[in-house]
Amino acid sequence: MERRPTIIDVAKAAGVSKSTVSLVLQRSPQVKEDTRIQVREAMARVGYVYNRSAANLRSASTGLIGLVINDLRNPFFTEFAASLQMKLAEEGYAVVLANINEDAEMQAKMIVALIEHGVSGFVVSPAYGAEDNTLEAIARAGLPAIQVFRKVDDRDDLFPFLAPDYQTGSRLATEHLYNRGCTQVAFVGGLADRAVTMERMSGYLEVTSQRGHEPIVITGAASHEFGVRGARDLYDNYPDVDGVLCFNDLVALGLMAGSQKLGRSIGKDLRVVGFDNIEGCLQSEPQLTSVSCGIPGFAEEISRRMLAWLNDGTPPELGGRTAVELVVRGSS
Amino acid sequence: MERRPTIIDVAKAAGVSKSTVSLVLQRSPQVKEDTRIQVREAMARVGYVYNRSAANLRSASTGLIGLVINDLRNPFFTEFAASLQMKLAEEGYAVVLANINEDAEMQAKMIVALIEHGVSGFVVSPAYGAEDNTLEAIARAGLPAIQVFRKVDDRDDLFPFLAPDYQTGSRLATEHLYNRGCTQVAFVGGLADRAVTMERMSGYLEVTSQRGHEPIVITGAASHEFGVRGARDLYDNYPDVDGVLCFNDLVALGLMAGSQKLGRSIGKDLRVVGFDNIEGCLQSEPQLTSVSCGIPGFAEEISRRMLAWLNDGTPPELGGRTAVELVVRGSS
DNA sequence: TTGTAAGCGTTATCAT
DNA sequence: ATGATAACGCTTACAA
Repeated sequence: MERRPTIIDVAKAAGVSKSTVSLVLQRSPQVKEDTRIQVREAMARVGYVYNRSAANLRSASTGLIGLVINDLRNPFFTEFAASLQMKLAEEGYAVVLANINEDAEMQAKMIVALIEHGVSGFVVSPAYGAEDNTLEAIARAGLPAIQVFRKVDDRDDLFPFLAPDYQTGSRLATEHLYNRGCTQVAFVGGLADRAVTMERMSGYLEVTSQRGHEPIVITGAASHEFGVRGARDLYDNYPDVDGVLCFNDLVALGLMAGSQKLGRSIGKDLRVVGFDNIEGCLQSEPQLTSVSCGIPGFAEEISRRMLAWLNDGTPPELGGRTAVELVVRGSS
Repeated sequence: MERRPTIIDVAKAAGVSKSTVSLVLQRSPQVKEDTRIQVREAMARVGYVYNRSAANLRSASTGLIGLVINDLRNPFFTEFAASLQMKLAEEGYAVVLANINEDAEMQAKMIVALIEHGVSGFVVSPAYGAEDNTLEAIARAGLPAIQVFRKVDDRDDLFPFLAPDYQTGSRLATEHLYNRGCTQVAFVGGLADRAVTMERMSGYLEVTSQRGHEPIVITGAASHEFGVRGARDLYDNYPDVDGVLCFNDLVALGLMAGSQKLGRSIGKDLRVVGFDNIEGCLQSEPQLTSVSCGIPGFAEEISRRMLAWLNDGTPPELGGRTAVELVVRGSS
C-alpha cells in the first residue's frame, strides 16, 4: 500500500514539470495539445487522483456545500436533499450532509464541524428554537448561506430566505374547493405559531373572506394522527364543513382515513386537498388532490442561486418564491 | 472581509509558538494546563476555526466518510442515511452524501469525486448494474469500504458486506403466519434475481417446506402498485392462499388495499406481513405487521465497524448479520 | 509554452 | 513543556 501518486509523480512520468501538470488539471488553454495528452496518459498510468484538500489550501473553494436539514426522515426534506445533491453534483460540487433532527444545539455543533471541513457555502433548512444565534458561526466565517423552507434568522442580507410560493398554493387550492361547490371550507393542521403555517393558511383566509365565508381553522401537529383526530373534530363540531385544505398530505391522508371511518365519502360529501404532493397521494383511495411544491425545481433554483453567489458574488434577491402547482385527483 | 485567523494568529495572541497551539488542538497531555487555557482563550478572542484541509495535508484522516446511496428517496435508505450520519457525527466524522439514483454510471463518477475530496472511507449501498467495476476506484485508492444491503462486488476482503438478518426475519414472519392458522402462505414481490429477494424469501421457503406445504412465489417490482396487482393475481389464481409474506411494506400495503377492494378482510380471510416496518405500517387499516430491520441499530453497527477499521485497521468480519424483529399488528 | 519557487495552514520531528 | 523547521500536494506569479 504505497502512498498515492502526486502531480510530481505524474510530472516525472510525463517528462514535464509539475506546473504543467497543474495547468492541465485546470484545463488551461495555454498548454499544448500534445503535452496535454501526454500528461493525461501519465495520469492514467500512475493512477493519479486529484487531491482537493491540497488544492484548497492555495486556492479558495473546496467544492463542498454544507447541507443542514432539520428532519431528513420527512420525505419532503429527503426529496429536497436528494434533488439538491444531484444538481450540485452536476456542477462539480459535493454535499456534506447534516441531519440535525430538529435539535438547535446539534445544529450549532454541526455547523461548526462543516465550517472546519471547509465548506464553501451553506444551504440550511433550520430547526426552530434558539432562533437568535444558531447561524452565528456562519456569519462569523463570512460564508454564503441560504435559508430554505424556514426562516429563523431575520438578517436577509446574510441569510437570504427562499421557499416555494405556499401562499399562491393555498389560494389555488381554496379556490378549487369553492369552485367544486363546497360551501364551508376548513383549514386543518400545522402548528399555530409557525411561519409556514401562516403562509399555507394565508391564501385560504384570503379567498374564504373574499367569498364572504367564515374561516374555520384547526391547528395542530403536522401528522397523520392529527389528521385522524381532525376528522373526528370536524364531524362533531363542524358537521357542515364540506371541504378541507390540510397543512400537508400526512394530515390530509389521516383526515381522509378518519372521515371514511365515520362514514363520509371523500370526494363527494367531503372534498380534501393536501400540501406537498408526496408519493402517498397516489396510494390512498380515492387519490389525494395536493399542492405540489415542485421540490426538484426548487432544489435546482437553490443550486443555481448558490452557485451564482459563490462564483459571481451575487447573493439571491430577497423574497424569491418558486412556482407551485395544484394537482387535482379524486379526493376533491 | 479579512482572511480567517490561523494557528499563527492564535500563537501570537497567546504569546506562544504555533507548535504549542497545534498541540493544544490535538489535546496533547504534555501541554501545561495554564498555557492550554491561555491558548483556548486566544482562540476564542481571534475567532479561530480549525482548518481540516490543511491538517489533512500532513496527517492521514480527513474525518470525512463517503456515503453512497442507491436511492435516497426510499424511506428505508433515508432512515439509514440519517441514522448513520448522526452516529458518525457523534464520533467526529462528517458524511459526504451521494445519492446515485440507481445509476451505476453516476455511482462511478460520484465515487471518484468523493475520493478527490479525501474521504477516509466509504459506506456504499450500491446500485445494481455494471457489477464488476463500479467499486474499482475505491480499491485502487486503497480505501476501506463497506457494502451494505446489497452486494455487487464479491471481493469480501476489500468490500465486506453487511446486512440485516433478512433470512431470520422471513423465517419468523412465515412461522408467525402458520401459527396464526394459515394453511397456504405465499411470498409476493421483489425482483427475482436479486440477492435481497433471495434472502427475504429463503426463510419463507425453509419454513414452508418444513411444514410440508407448496411454496407460492410471485416476484416482481418492490412497489405499492405491484402489491395491488399481486392482490388481483392471488384472487384469480390462488384463491386458497390465506397468508402472504411480502417483499417489503410497500408491496404489502398495496396488496392490502387491493385485497380489500376485492372484498377480502385483512387479518381474517387474509393475513399479511410486510418487511422494513416503515412508518406507513401504522397508517393503514388494519395496521400492518412487519419485520423491523432495526435500521438505527444497523447504522450504529456500521458506524462502529467503520471506525474500528479506520482506527485499528480491523476490517469487519464477514457474514455479520444484525438483529431483526417481527412487529405484530392487526394485519395478521 | 513550460519551468522555478514561494506560499497555503497544518502536523511531525527535532532540539532546547 | 515548548519552540524551530521541514514536510504535505497543490496553485500561482514570474522567469525562461
